[in-house]
Amino acid sequence: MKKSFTEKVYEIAKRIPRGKVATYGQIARLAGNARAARAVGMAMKCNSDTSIIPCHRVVTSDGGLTGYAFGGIPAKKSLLLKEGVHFSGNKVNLALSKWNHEK
DNA sequence: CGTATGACTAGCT
DNA sequence: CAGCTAGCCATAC
Repeated sequence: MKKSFTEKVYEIAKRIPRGKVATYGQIARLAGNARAARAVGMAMKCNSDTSIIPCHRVVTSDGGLTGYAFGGIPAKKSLLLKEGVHFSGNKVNLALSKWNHEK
């Protein structure tokens, strides 16, 4: 059985370490399509298991928070803050908290 | 198969 | 810095 792009996205999202965040573009690239950031977002909003898929650790290339089907931006920011992610105003400080999958 | 949608990204004004 | 446009991709109908 061949895994769909969405399935790959879930696998990647699940391995994002606590206290770090990944961008849609980063996940899209790991999933095999660097330009499928939009498809990544779609998978995220379609997810039903925030307990196994930390979609709140997924942000835009600018570190900005988007969507979150379980409380909106405030809930997402709160979760990231609680995990130790560095914030810059209303956005994530990617310089300090961007996930480095190769390390 | 073609159209529509969306939690994106990069570039321009 | 804020707002808008065009391009790209996977999924649903």
